[in-house]
Amino acid sequence: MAKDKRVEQITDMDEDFAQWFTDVVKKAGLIDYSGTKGFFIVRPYAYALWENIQSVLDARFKELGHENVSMPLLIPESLLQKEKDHVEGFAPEVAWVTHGGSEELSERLCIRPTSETLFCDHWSNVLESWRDLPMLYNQWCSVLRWEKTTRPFLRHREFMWQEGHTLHETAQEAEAETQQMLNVYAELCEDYLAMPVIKGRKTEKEKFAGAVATYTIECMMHDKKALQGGTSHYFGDGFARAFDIQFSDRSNNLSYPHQTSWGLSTRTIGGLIMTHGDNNGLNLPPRIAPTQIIVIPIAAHKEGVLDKAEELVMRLKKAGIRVKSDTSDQSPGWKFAEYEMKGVPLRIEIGPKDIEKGQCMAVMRFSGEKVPVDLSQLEDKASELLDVIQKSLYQRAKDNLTSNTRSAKTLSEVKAIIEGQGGLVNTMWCGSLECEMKMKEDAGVTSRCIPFEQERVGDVCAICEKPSDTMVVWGVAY
RNA sequence: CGGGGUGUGGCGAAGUUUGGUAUCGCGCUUGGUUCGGGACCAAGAGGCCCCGGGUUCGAAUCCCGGCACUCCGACCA
Repeated sequence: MAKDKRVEQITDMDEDFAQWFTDVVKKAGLIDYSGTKGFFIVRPYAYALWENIQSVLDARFKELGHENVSMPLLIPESLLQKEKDHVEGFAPEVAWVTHGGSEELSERLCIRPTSETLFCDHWSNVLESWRDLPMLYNQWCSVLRWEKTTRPFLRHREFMWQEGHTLHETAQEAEAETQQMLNVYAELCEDYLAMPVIKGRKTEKEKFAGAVATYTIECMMHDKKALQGGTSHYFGDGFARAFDIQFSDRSNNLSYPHQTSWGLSTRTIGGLIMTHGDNNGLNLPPRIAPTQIIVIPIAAHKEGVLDKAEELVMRLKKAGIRVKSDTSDQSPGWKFAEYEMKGVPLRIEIGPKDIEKGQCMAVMRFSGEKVPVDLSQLEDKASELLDVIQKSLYQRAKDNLTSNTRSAKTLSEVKAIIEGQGGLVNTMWCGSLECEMKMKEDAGVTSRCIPFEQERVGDVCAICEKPSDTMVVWGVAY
């Protein structure tokens, strides 16, 4: 089985998960380091993954009525200052432009860490009537945050993402938008990336700077740590008031619109790697894989092999499958290892013996399982296997999430679980910041979210023992 | 931002203690043989030894100062 045949350059994930991650990212050709800390080169294979994520999301955004726009890269300091919580949240990590050529600027400009302030400023100029609402905008761009600790995909100083920003006539409508977009992220994760999620609301402590409410999807990585997959924020009319965005409403009064924003970044690719990867490298779900099938000719110099391989590629392409062949003169074994490292979900081997029998061999990346496929059923069988792989990866990740999510009644139980098995822990919680801080201090976990799917795992707060009917999920997060 | 580790052809390392001609393996190029789990033979190409200062007749090696990577904390998406 694949598990035994480790690629020697990849560190064993059970020995050192962080090093494993770095090795995979480099060896699979996803990332290269640049000369500046925290700025990474996203290589073609990783960019292709991002493009697939983009196309899924972009299509959904547009179906739901959103339009793409482009906002400036720079934000004048005065603009950033307008919403108090927002500045305080981001000020420690913004980078500033102070000079244009050799001249010092009269007002310094920050490189956007996120674009709320830019959208708000723009809207304050263009919004007039309730007939202009809703405004449903999205931007694909990169943003910059001066992080202290950086890691490929998980924490870049500059990272690519999309940020959706919307304005609505009513609070209800804005709330609904926030939920709707969270569901779009959840669909991306579950249906395409095969990553099961926990949907929920962030606590006051963990919510976005300036938001009334932040909703999140939380995923579990192979090392049982949590990763936030995407967030969706409801702003109420706080920003609108700070930026003086007003419109004439249906009864001809001046009103403040209600606002949302939501974002998902290339960090999700980090999640994808850490959810499905193994000691042989990446392991991509078919629906998001840049290459779904790699065709490998065996004994390619033998009469008819290359032609046959090419024929298979053409047939699969015609069937709508993203397929490539490798006809280089590397040995077959080398190619097997190479494409396993790159996580190509399905490999098809075609050699003289297969041709004789009118078949090919299909090998599934996630299990190493080999199945002979009759050439007459190639397209159907290939699609079927890709489907099986997609579902299996999801199921395996789901099992990991389920079996590593536990319930606890007291803080010391949480501590014992985290120190023992790790993973996520559900407890009741009174809602106070003090208890949240104490949990962090004593058990080393932060609140991941207040899941929408609540469960009564006790009657009192696990920390202060006051009566409580809210369940929170705790964990160690990336 | 604190603590540890690392930086030598594309990759992985030896050499640094004790200063004296730049080494090895993989990869790469060319030719040939191979081909069902990282093949083999032969010939080649490729290096501001992370950067900047200093000491010295001479620095990959010693001293000072940076930078980057990495792990562990703190902080943050």
